Amino acid sequence: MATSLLIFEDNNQLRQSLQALLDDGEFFSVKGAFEHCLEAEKEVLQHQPDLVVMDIDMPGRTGAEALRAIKSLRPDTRIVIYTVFDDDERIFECLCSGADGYLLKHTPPAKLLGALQEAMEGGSPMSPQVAGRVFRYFRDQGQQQADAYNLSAREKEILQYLIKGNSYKMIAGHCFISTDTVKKHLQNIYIKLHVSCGTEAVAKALKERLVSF
Amino acid sequence: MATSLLIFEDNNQLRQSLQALLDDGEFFSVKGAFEHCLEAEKEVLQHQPDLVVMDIDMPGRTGAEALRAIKSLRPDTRIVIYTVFDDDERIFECLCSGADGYLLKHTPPAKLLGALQEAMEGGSPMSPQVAGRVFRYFRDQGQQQADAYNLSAREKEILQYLIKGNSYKMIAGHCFISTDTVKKHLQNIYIKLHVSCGTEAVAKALKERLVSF
DNA sequence: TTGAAAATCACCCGAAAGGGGAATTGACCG
DNA sequence: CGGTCAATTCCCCTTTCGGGTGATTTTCAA
Repeated sequence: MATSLLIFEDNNQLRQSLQALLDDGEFFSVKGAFEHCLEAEKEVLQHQPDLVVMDIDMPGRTGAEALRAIKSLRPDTRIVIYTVFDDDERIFECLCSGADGYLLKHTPPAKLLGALQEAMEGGSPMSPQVAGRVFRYFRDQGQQQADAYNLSAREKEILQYLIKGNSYKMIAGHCFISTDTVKKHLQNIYIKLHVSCGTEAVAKALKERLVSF
Repeated sequence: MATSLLIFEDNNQLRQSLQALLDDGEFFSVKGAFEHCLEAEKEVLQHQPDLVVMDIDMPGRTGAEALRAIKSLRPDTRIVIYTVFDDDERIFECLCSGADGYLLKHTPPAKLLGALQEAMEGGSPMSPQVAGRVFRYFRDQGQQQADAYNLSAREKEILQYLIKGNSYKMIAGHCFISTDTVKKHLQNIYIKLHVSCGTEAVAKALKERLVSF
């Protein structure tokens, strides 16, 4: 059974190329190709596609808006963004809106086909450049100043164990020190983090990403 | 000029296969292949590789730890994770630690080679399954599905207070109920979340975004 | 209307958490 | 060399946490 799909792409030439490429009669069957997504909901309900290939920048309504509309109508519809834009703002908007893939338009046809198949198998294809943005996002979140609170290496280690749900006694076992020492370290940690108890410390550490998850 | 690389992989057979595959004398030149990453810093300084292929689960020291160590020594070294693990925790730990790619071990050889080349061209190759986790992470940012654990409205409210660092007594004051009732609610919450204490519950709630930050 | 959750409160009790103070060791620094 | 600081241990002590048991009321859907 071929994957039924809809295309939303405002560039006429590209839309027709896409349609020709994807309507191969074997893996994919193009049920419709539109130059705007103003009536995306109607078209999705009418054709009940398995997959939607969506440009972002289209007249009247952005692909991200249509994406959200389609996902709230038929959450299981797979939606892959296909665009020239690789800026953080557009990427993260689409990711947060529930896109299942994000491919750049310079993707060669063979890879495009492979990527769309991966999308149908539950994977989330992403162009390496786009993935790079995502990696950078996490890296920048992760390695911000954990030293802002001046925690020593030992204190960070003990905080890490606390976050895993360990009791004083368990932490002591892991670190091969006495529970009193653990308690003293945690007292110092609480002072440095300006909190008053373990749960608050865990919350603060996770919120501000003082430790890796 | 071939890309010089180091391999860290504890499975002997796989390490040798990788070495044979990657040491093609054309695009890649394997400068070393090690079964643990205990001395990763030394080996990286000695060989000055362009690229490191790193397993996660290795005896003595995880790949994520070595990753951080290498990145702080030579930030421009490209590091691609190569592992069987596709759980959120490991993926996000590596992403936050500055990985430049995350490939699963079932990646076919041809794709592996392509992915490593992409990594050297500034891209960040990611297996579609891994990308799926990342997409899900972003999607869940916007709409939180707190009902996964079947918490009642009151329980969510009390969990929220706990995360703010409130004691049983303080929560009781906020909610105008007795501390015994607070305790009962928290007991039920712990059972539902499959945790055994407050800190663990806070950690789980924040990690899985059961509550708003 | 009846029954199942949810929410509420109470009591007992042991374990854990956390505050305060005091002291030792070792490393690093000027 | 002495001073500082992180790491460590131990003591005191009180409060809080959390398990267990049992009970009442409220709410909501079948």
